[in-house]
Amino acid sequence: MKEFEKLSERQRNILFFMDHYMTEHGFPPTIRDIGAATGIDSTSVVNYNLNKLVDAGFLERVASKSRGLRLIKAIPNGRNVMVKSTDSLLRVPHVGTIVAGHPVNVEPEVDHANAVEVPQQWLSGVDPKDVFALTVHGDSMIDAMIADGDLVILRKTTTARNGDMVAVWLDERNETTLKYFYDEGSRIRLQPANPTMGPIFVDYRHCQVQGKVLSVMRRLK
Amino acid sequence: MKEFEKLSERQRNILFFMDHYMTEHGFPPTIRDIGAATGIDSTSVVNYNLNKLVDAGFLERVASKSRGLRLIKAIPNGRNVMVKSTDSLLRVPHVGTIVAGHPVNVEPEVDHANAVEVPQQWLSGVDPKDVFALTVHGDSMIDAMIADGDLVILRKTTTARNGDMVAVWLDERNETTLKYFYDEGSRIRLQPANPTMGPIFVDYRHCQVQGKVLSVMRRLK
DNA sequence: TTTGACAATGAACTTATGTTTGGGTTACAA
DNA sequence: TTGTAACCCAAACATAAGTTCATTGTCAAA
Repeated sequence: MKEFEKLSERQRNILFFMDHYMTEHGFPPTIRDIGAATGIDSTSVVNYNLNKLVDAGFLERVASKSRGLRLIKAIPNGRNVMVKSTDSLLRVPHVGTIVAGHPVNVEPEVDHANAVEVPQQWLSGVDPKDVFALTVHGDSMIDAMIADGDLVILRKTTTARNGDMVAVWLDERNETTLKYFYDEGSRIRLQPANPTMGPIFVDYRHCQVQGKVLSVMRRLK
Repeated sequence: MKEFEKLSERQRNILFFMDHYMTEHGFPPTIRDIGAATGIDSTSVVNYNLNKLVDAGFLERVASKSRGLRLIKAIPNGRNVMVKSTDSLLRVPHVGTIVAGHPVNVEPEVDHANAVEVPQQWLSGVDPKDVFALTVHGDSMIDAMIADGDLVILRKTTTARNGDMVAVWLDERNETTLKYFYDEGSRIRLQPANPTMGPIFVDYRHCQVQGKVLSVMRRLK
């Protein structure tokens, strides 16, 4: 990594030590820890080099917080534990399939065996408690750019904001569908994700939001 | 998890907050942080409960060190279980965007800063070394059921088997596209993922496979 | 040689943060 | 009642740990 080579030896040592210390302890070292490990006996020098590393994009610092350090770039031969531990996998219950003609059951029997692992970053910071997953069955969601077999991650909710992609139950049409949601006052506009297709309009009384779509994941064979 | 249920509500909240704070900041919270987040306004009470959590085997503490905390057990989260996993999450280099009219550069400068984290299960057992990610720009892949902003995970390859979804460079059309690949001997048939659309046929000499699509991930706002 | 940017120093300083103390409440058993 | 255990509280305390500053060394450009 070219960028890495441009750092001073001290700075590289600091990064190595950071990485090592994190794996060892689960939290970042102090300035004095770093100094002791890299042979720098002035905290200000460590501080100076830490700021250099921030400038170079290798670190993040939170001012005036003890151990307010974070590795944000992989380093050669590093274990990158920091980077990885910032993003945990979440086991999201897989509660079934979504098929046109059937409402989605959003109060599922908890079945941990049927769980999907999702990187937390794909949940947009939503409380994991409210998250569930569905597999789309059939081609009924094609106008939402969602194919047969796709996994849809949703947040359980009964309300939506304009622009959200939601799973809605349309009792007039007797189907569940995934569309972008727009409240136009007198009616709800449901816009397909595929821009070549037109919207449908429904009365809000016939439009029950079941969940907000957070992400869609498709696994090819 | 039975052990978890035996904890007091405060103690469970502390664990939830710890977990949340760690993912958010990359380092553990202070006693006062925990207190503020869980409605405990005495540091000694937080301290008391932290020690209880150590006894129960959920935490490790390092005495007299600031933020000397470490979660050592997965926490059930209502019906979701957090998995602190380092090896089932892979960092895949994100090498750019795929846009109609431009070939994909599959020999990228590896920049670990621009990496996406993907659960290993979504890589279908492919050697992680060969995996890279692209963001799709524009609506040119709509016939492949892939929308603007989608993240596509690919395996670097120049060959494909029938039925694979591949990224191909079509020099006659001067574009890169994602299609299902079928070698029909005399020609290559490229089938859009959207079953309502028809295939295109090209000579194999004008069809350069750049990668096989492993999965597609879409993150909604 | 002078200049200036960069790097290093160590001590003083400030504040962030863990620990202790002395005292409370509640529930329950003896 | 008394005692005890588990839990909770506020404030005082001690120290862990980040920041600042005046000064010095290094080295290349002017």
